[in-house]
Amino acid sequence: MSPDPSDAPVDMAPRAAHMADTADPPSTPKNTRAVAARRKPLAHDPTAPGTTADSGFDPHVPDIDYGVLDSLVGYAIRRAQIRIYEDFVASLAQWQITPPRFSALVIVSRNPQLKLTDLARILGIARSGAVLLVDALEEMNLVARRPAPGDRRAYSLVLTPTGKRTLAAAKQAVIAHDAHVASALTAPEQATLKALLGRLAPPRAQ
Amino acid sequence: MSPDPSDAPVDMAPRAAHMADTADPPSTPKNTRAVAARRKPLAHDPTAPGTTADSGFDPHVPDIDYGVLDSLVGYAIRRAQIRIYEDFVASLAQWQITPPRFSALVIVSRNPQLKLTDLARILGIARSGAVLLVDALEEMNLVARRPAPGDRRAYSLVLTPTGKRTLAAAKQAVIAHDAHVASALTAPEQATLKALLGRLAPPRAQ
DNA sequence: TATTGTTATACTCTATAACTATA
DNA sequence: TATAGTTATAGAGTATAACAATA
Repeated sequence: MSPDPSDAPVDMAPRAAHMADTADPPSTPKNTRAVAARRKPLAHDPTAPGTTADSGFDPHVPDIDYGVLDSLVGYAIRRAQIRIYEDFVASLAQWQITPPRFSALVIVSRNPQLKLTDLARILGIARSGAVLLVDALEEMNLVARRPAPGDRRAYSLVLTPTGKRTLAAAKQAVIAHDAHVASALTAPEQATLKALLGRLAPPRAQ
Repeated sequence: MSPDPSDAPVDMAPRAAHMADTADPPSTPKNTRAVAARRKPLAHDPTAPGTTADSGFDPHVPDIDYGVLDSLVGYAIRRAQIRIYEDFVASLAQWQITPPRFSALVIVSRNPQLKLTDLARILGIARSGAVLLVDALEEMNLVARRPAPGDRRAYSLVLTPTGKRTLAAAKQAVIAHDAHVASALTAPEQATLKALLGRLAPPRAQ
């Protein structure tokens, strides 16, 4: 259901008092017009006391008739995703890392010589979206654009030293988050769940 | 992962040549300043030939190392959701009905006397978001605001005749979509999947 | 005081289209 | 011609905050 393929909105924490160290050597954007004035990250602070969005999503409000929604596999996934998203965001709020940002950091860390176009295809977003995503990560000093060997049009994406440290910490938080999310299931049940999910939504027969 | 709690973006079809009949009696917004100039629905047409976004999301691109992502229950759900969302949007493009709009129509149809605040709580969104959602559905002539008996501040949401017919047709399309999405699973497997999903993300222990 | 609906504003994420530099 | 990155523009969806009308 939810495109969340994208993910949900919800702002996240400001903070960012961490990672203020090693000014990684600036990337070399010899590609196009001087990388001037890139967007600025977040703004609001959901962790501040008194915030309204207290995460309380009730997947099944009492006395409400959900009709056909209760019979759909797609809606069951949507419900689960809303809950998981809330917990994910809360877990990574202190680093201002959203689901797509986390995915991008992991992919970049594991795949050398990754180009923006590759990242877009892997994440299932448009190239222009990958540019904005990388802009944000670069401004947060987590990722850098390096000249791609053999192709002066492209960049090779790399994690900065700060990016590596931040990813290492965030990864632990995500692993803990995921363990909590699936804590009500046994290991075999978790394996079954992932296997069943992997068999959903086969390509359209046309 | 994806907040998709929200749902994904992706525009949908324009069309809407259908539903041009019975001008349901206008609702009676005696509440606040004259409902003037509500937003206008969609715009672009994804069904038009030549569109770039050809739905091709590959949940596992060859030769790419997904690292920790492959071990997360949350990412498995995200992958499934992206695929499902694409199929859902394609299935309902002709009516310009997105996941949240479909959910709202179903909830309104099954629960008389539903107020905007109720809808927001059920869908897990802010009240202001419910206003925008209902604005769009009202402009599409699918939903109407009626005076709420006993509370002059509130509205009771109802489907218009067009809304009832459109929902009936869209519901059949969604049921077919969901059947396709889960077509690779047996009935018992589908039941198992829904049961396991329902046990995910228990409330934070705090 | 609290609740309902609303508006103003802002932000994330995504998309299409057109453009530059390079292949 | 085709590809990589970019920019401009747009729109859905969501959020917080403040406000009027009503409870």
